[in-house]
Amino acid sequence: MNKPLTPSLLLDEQLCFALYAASRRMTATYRPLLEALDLTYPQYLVMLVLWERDGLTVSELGDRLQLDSGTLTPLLKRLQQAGLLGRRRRQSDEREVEITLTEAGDKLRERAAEVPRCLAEKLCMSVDAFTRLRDELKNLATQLASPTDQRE
Amino acid sequence: MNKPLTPSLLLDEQLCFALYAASRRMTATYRPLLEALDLTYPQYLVMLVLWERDGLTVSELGDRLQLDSGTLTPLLKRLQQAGLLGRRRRQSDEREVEITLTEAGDKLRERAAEVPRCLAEKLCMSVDAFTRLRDELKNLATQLASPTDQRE
DNA sequence: TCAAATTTAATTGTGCACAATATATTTCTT
DNA sequence: AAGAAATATATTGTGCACAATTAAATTTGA
Repeated sequence: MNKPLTPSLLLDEQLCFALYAASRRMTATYRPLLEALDLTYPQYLVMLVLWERDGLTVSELGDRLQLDSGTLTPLLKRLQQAGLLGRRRRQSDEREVEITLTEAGDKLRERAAEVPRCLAEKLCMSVDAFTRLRDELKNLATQLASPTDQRE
Repeated sequence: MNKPLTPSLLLDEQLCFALYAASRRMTATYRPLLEALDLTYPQYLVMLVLWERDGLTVSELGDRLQLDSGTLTPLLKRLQQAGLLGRRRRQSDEREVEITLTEAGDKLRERAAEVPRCLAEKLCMSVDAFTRLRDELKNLATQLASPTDQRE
């Protein structure tokens, strides 16, 4: 038994690499499913948020997905171009940009319902294992949250 | 108890988002540590591989990290520019490009030894929990490996 | 033997991530 | 009410990821 009390530099022992590789592999698994909806994976995440609650601002979307305007602004412009959402300044506060689904954007939800179903098949995990792993990852992310961005 | 026998479209229930968010958070945690070494996170991964075994080709590196030449070629050129490695065609097979550490690249390993140590602190996980999560992620990645890229 | 198929990197193009900065709007302070 | 500080989004620039294509070297197989 060689437990790494001394943290090692071996790639295969790194949690970070297992996480990075699994995340990219997961995205790659979604890719063909999302291609059918003409969405990239981050675009799909934005749509998930909007399907839950429409009319959010860019920063509210950013809070939810942990992405900043540098990522979201061009992504949202592409979704607008695709006719899935609209962007307009709020009249109550002209600094904010409110994102609202178009009818096409709303309707896409039905076709998207297939996606988690297809993925569940590929995963071959029990609901419990799924839930446990997901929640462990959430805890990990919380643990790694930088002291400068505590939840208020 | 509302177990999602019907896979849901709620962001917080997605394994994929927990994975994606945790992976980005992990990279963000490495960032300040690697900045001190003048490395990005993917560059650090390449260095980990080379510190284990020098003189690999671009595709051998790619096999290890699951990255293709479209990602690796420019990344390796930047590491070469930084003086950490050399790239040259193999004379035994001129198609292959062999990557070898420079003395500076080899020496960086000592300073890099701090990195996993610093991270272990932030994680506050038992060795067992660490190992278990890492191996679960490896299994997940294997499970998601597309049928077209089976291990031979 | 030599043309076709295969293999290896590099190149091109798109779309994230994210830091740093800019711009516009609103709120705070006096 | 005027200027300063704070807030929200957009812009710019760098570096991945990854698909698709290209180019060059090697292997293959009639």
